[in-house]
Amino acid sequence: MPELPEIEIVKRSLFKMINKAKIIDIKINNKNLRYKIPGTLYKKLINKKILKISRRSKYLIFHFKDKLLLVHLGMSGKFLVSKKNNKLLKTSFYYDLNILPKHNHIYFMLNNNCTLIYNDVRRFGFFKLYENLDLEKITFLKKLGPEPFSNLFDVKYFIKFIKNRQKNIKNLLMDQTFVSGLGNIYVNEALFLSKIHPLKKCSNLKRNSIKTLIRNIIKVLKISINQGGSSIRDFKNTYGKSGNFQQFFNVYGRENKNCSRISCKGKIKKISISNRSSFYCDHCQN
DNA sequence: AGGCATGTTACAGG
DNA sequence: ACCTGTAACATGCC
Repeated sequence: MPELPEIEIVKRSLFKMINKAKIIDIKINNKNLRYKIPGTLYKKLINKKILKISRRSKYLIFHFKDKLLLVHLGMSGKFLVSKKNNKLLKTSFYYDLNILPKHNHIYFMLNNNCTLIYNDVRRFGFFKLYENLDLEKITFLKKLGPEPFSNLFDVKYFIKFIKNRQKNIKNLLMDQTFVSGLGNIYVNEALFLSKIHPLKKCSNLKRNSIKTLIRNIIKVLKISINQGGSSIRDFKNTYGKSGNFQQFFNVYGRENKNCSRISCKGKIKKISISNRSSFYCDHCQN
């Protein structure tokens, strides 16, 4: 669940459930995530109040007084909130319910009768704790390009960045130093909406295509956030059900299917670009 | 059994 | 320096 919209949904639901809560106990089952969980985590965060939860790109940031906890969910990281009745509440949109307790790596017991659980099957996620450090100084965040929704991500920036670059557009959009928060799904979807072939050399894009592409990146992310948001708002109705965003996929995972554009007779093709699956319509993305 | 998976990083080689 | 492909990380699902 790891691209910008999913992280945004996690952030919003965490905010609703645990913002301003105080951590009263921490249990660490497995320190071996992508990076070792700092041994000081317990000591530093106990009795600390969560002042704010924010997102930068695919990173979540828990704000404490003079401390920041940076979290990346990797490929399979999930936050769950368990209430005192012990029923697991979903705080993000999982597309299945195969959440095994054996992959619960960290428990944060809170003073609001909730326990925040970090569950991560593949353990590519990580936690880093920073003290007395501004957000802008965090190495992981420093190298990130602009947020897709930011004013900084505009045609001018785009054109300047691709000058003298030979990359294909798929890899450019996957490059977090160019624009941050996109991943394989939304890059594929945005390129489809923009009728751009994923292997197109970015420096060959016309100004108008770039404009369209920027607009569609923002559009697909927003639609997804709206869908995820609506599926999470009333989690009882959606508990155990697929996230709504999947129904908006035009190309991702749709190999050999017909193009969803009514007027298009094309088929969705799958190719590998830099070892990642790329899906595109062989007719309208030429 | 082997390939694939929403992410990131390191490395080799062009 | 830039770009691409490959592998690695760990686990589960076709």
